[in-house]
Amino acid sequence: MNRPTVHDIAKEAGVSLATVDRVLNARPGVRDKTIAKVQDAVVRLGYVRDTYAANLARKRLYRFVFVLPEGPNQFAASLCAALDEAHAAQISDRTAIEIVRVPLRDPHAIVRRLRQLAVETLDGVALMVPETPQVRDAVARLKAAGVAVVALVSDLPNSRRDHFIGTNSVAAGRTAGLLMGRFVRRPGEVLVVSNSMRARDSLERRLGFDAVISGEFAGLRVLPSVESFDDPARMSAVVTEVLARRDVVGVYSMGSGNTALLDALRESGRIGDLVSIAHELTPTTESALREGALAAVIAQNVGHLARSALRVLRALCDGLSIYEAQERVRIEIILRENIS
Amino acid sequence: MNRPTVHDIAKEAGVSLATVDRVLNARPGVRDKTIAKVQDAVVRLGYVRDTYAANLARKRLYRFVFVLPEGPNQFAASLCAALDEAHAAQISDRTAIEIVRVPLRDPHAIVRRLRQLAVETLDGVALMVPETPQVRDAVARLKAAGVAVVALVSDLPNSRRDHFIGTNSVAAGRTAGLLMGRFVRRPGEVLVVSNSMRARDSLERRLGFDAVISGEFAGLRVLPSVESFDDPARMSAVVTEVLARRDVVGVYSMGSGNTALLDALRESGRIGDLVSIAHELTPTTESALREGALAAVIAQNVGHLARSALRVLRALCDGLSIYEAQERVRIEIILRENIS
DNA sequence: TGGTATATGAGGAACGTGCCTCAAATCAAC
DNA sequence: GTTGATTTGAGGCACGTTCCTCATATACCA
Repeated sequence: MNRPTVHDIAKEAGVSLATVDRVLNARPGVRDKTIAKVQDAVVRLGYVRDTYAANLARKRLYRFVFVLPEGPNQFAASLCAALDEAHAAQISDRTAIEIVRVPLRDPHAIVRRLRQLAVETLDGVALMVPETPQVRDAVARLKAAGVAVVALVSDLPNSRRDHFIGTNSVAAGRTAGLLMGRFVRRPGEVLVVSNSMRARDSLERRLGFDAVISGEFAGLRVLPSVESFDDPARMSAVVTEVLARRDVVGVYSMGSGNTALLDALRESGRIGDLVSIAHELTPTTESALREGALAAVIAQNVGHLARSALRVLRALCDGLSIYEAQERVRIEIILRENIS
Repeated sequence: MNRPTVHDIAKEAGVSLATVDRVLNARPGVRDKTIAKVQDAVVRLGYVRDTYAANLARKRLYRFVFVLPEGPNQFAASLCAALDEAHAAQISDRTAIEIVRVPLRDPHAIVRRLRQLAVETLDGVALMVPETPQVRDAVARLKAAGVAVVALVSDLPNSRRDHFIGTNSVAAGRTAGLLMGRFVRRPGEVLVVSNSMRARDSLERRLGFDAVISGEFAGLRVLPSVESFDDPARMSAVVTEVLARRDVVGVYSMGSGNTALLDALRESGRIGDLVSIAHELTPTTESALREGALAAVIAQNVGHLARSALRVLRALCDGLSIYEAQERVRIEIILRENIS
């Protein structure tokens, strides 16, 4: 038996095609009793709208905007590349993508840019920005205009976003903590570096990391987080100083800025006996893994993030349910031997 | 500018729609010169066929068969479930799936079952079976009948299969080896168990595992593989004996049969001080991870395998190029903290 | 040059859906 | 029972493609 079509529904419900169409597309001018008849037939026959045929008929075009951090952010760059690739590969998907880069450090600039988006000509937005009250307002404005909104990589839990695509930062931090505890071979201190602890992600990763280390690895002491504020010189100075004065056995890098960190570690000559763990697979961290400068990388797959965001945005636009199993982004552990 | 259609191609090439159609679908009755004109226009305009519209017009139905191991194989069971789920979620995809279970231990039965497949009513086959000469012949027969064939989980490199969907077993073994070496805290011996070393996967995993351990972890000695042949009693007896007589610090389970192995380990009372690593995330291994009986699981995502197989089979049927980045199955490392 | 085989053009129906119009049927209120 | 509004039906065109048929144009060979 083939999939039922609108024609089958019309026959089953004893109404005309036009009425079925009115009901399915929630157009006015149908009595409640008739609506019920049609919906009944839909359920009985297990009708599922053929989205492709529907999109063909209505010449649908999904117009999405991705808002990503600007600046020398390797992770954002690879996310961009993944987005382009996913877009090119799904050429038949009637989707137009625009990528907007914003300065992460300047919440007002972000919001200004978000306000410039022409909501009338927009179906969905994916946001990778820190949560601030202004961003929450901007999200509310987008939602009010009927635009689908997903948070990407870093969640906006208190906003009206429809969906979050990314990993649980606390769990990622716990995973890093467990690896650190098992990899390190003698008691000592763990240096934790981050761009800025104002970022929710860093806070949550630290939380998870500390919980596992203090709960299960009594021999390790986690030092207060060192912030680099995207300044390589600062990173270098602080790391060198801490390594000289404390008994460091492990380094946990929670944010970007790994190039500067790794340079500092190499200069210290301590690479061999330190266990270093960082986040996100980029050219820098990948070569550090191969070289042995990093013991592990905790990552999320950018290709998956990109494809997931596109699929979820489309599903939201169509009012379809989201296939959770496929959209769950996993916390990946990358070692030298399983780099993609 | 919108995507070009066949009409645009016809106009650009200065021919009729019918001729464009004949060229695009490789139908006879077109002069070489005209073919070239059309193909030229295709390139110039960057035409890409709208697969959905094409499938709609030709009422296409993809008919696929998945050949999976029968018996109490938890991995195969979860792969089945993932397949059902992927299929249900992609309801609009005009795909009919049949799952055939075969006894892995009996190559002749496998081939007999493969011969029964009605190739005329078949578009693609995904095979998760060991490579034997008979299987190779069966693959050749399928290919000769114009059926797309992909190897699933375990490759058939010397057959005519179109594609392999799964991970590199040597790299998976290397990953296990690296984890084992870094997790174990004192010199000693590593017990390796497997269903049967005749399986290519087990051989390759062992190869990778040994290479890393002997190359980088001088304090560890890997014992000869113990085979269980799917017999829980045998597994229990052998493991108990080895644990009693040797100085085992780690256990590496290369195949299925983890339930019996874990029971034996629990009975030995050595769970706490052994580092155990197994393959594939199943209810058994997942609860062992949570409980601490397994330190790590090396896995491939069954959902990804299922979706990938479906996408690749469809692409092969349509003669489309395959989106390698999306289809690459990663070697996942699962610890207690990043289970799904 | 005529005859024949081959190439090409023109057009239409179909796939499942959306969206439109116009007429007909039904309903509620008077 | 008439009026007027609301609901429903019938049908058509469109989307981009496939796959027909039939008529015409072109090339090739004798």
